[in-house]
Amino acid sequence: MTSSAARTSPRNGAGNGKAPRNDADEVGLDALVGHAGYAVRRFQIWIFQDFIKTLGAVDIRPTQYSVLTVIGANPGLSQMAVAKRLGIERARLVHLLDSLEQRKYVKRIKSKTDRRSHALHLTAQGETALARFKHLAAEHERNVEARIGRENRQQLLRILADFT
Amino acid sequence: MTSSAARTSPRNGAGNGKAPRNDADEVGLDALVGHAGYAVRRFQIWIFQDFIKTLGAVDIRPTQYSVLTVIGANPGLSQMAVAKRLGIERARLVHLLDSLEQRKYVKRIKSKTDRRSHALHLTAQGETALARFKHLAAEHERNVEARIGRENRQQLLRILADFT
DNA sequence: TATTGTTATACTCTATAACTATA
DNA sequence: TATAGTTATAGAGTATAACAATA
Repeated sequence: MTSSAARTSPRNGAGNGKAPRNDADEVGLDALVGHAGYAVRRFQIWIFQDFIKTLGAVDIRPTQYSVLTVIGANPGLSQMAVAKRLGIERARLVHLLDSLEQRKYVKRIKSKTDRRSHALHLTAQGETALARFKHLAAEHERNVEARIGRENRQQLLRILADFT
Repeated sequence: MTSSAARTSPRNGAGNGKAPRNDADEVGLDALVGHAGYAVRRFQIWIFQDFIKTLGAVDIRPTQYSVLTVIGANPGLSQMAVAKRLGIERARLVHLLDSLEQRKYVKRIKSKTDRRSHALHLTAQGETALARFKHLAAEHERNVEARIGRENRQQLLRILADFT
């Protein structure tokens, strides 16, 4: 929400001497403009908030969605493999899976070949639900497109392709 | 760190029937590829980690840097104004400023005009330190450029300009 | 009444370490 | 000895609510 605030007067610091206004809408950022990290962080906040809102009716957050998607595309995966792939701590994945298993979207099945590990699968209910989630996620993606433009979204995906 | 893992074989799920390999480097993402939010999140993690590492010697994190930069460019700002501008909760800014004040980078000066509020200023030491931080931040920015390319970084800044 | 700074609480996420059962 | 899953703890970060002083 914060990042969608009006952004009309880009800057005012640096060159104008002193005693700046105490008005939030007139605050200059200076060196922050030109920092990729700052822009990316603000955008990431916006995009996650839109995702959470768009999938609010089904109560699915970005990380939960990514876990379901990866399991759906790679049934039988171990917890370690999912954690590694998504860059999630395995300790945290335990709790994420506890929740998804409680909601009957995911099953942990004891592996026959390595009795330490679990093979992860979607339940039938999980498959159905994921289809709906994907539909809503596509709607979210259209929101992104509406916010930054079709061309810009394409370029963004291209630029960041090898971070996925 | 996780996001810099080898990314050679893009996918393998969806079309190949069943019983996929249990090997983390071969896990397909499917629907996750094509989600701007996922790419942006992974990139943001990488970029923040590089920032933290590059400014590790001076022990300054991205949020601390943004607070110092905004105060440096707009001396006399109130806490509310800084919080609003950076999208930080004012409750959280209190603790951030406590830490920066303890380290002698920032002063809280009672406002004469509105005795509820504090006018924020860098100390002389804060000014000197910030100059060094900016130098290191520029080094970080060059790391970003090296990672995604000069052209791509420019485009990214252009695309996300109105989120800053 | 509303706002500024503050304190406090709760929940999410990240980072570790340690434990167990297996390998 | 190393690894998979689990449990626990501590630190950021976010979201709220409430309070005192002041407007």
